[in-house]
Amino acid sequence: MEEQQKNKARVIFHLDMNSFFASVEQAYNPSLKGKPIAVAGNPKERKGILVTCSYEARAKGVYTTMPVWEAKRKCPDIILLPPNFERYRIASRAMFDILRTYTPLVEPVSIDEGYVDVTELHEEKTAVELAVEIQQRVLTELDLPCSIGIAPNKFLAKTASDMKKPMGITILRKRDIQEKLWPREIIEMHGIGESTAAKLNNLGITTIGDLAKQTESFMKTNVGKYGIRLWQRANGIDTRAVDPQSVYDTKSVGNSMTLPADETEMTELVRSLNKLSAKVSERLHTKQLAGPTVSIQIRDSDRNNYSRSRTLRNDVTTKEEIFEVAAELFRKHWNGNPVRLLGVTVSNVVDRSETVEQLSIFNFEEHIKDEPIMDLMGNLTKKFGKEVITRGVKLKGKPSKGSESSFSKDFLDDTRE
DNA sequence: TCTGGGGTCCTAGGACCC
DNA sequence: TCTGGGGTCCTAGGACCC
Repeated sequence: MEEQQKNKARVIFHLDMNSFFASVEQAYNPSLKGKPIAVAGNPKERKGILVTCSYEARAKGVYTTMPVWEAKRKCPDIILLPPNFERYRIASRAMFDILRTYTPLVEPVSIDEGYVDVTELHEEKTAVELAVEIQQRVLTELDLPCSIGIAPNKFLAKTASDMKKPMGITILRKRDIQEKLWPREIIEMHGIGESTAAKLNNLGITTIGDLAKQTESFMKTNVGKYGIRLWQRANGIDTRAVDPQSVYDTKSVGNSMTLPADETEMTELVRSLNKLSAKVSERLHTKQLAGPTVSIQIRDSDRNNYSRSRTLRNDVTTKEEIFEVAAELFRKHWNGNPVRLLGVTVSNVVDRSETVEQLSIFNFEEHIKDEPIMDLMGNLTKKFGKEVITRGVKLKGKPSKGSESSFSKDFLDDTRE
């Protein structure tokens, strides 16, 4: 009986919001629908890039991560918007809440995508009917488009959701991989970037099918442990479970910034480290986390990166503690080249108290009070109003000004898309 | 006039311990 | 005379993802 349970084929959904930030802006302001728009980090600052762009912009050759100046050249009528992270967080939460009305087996991966294990769920409906229903609910309740991949494991579900955008529903069964997965270029594969693609190309592997047809030991020898995993994925093997807890399991908290100009003045650089340390400290406090390891990241004017770290005997949280180590590391290890970017990170973090969830909900309530954004989607006001009443807990002390959401992981408090 | 900022995981070598 | 071997922690760097 149990054995049977174990061997039962799983049904995993991967839901991926389509050009999420841009779609949220269009939902909020429908006059933007049908127009080429993009959300850009900060259009005023140097080195600004597009965080997301609408399909209308993509049609003009604009893509995510493109520098702002280039996007303007390609598409002169592009509408550039500053990011409104609160809006995205609220929309994200609403989306995940819709998923959780079906099952608790929901694993957020980033602000705009997640896995759902629906194995036990589609007894009455087929998996496709269920996917259609979820997609329609996200569209009608939130005014946001998404794509859903349906497969027996995470890797294939992720791959499937990517195959049809926007508003796609794609099934990728094990028996489909030869036809649908193997012809694709190796660089298309999730988990393979430029570097590994180049390495595999040198080995004569150019498609996912080429990879799948290698022997396991060949991959182990030439690519290492990671090679085996890639080989398994290419053959449709992936036993990772959908883990709703993983989102609460933060390992590190860091902030970094590209400086207004390449900098050589020690006093200026130390000032920046101080600012970054304060930000990290504030976020650690909001999340009730602390960790023993402080590291700094330096990118110089030639874009060379290096990092230095130090592990202390005790966990740190205050900006003074963090700054002291960061400044020491910087003074000791800076090679003197002009600095383009600085970062400060605290890692190996652990929970400091049991109040993480409550604290963050308190912050959430703050947002609802002072943001008119709830007009965006009428349902959300009720939804989150109710949420706060049923789950909110009175806390002593002032909530931090920061904008953390109830997820510990950072993708709900920053720029990731 | 180039290429952000938030993360995770992995590897390799050295220190140290038993 | 020849210098084991395994485990763990730490640091630095690289690859990848959204």
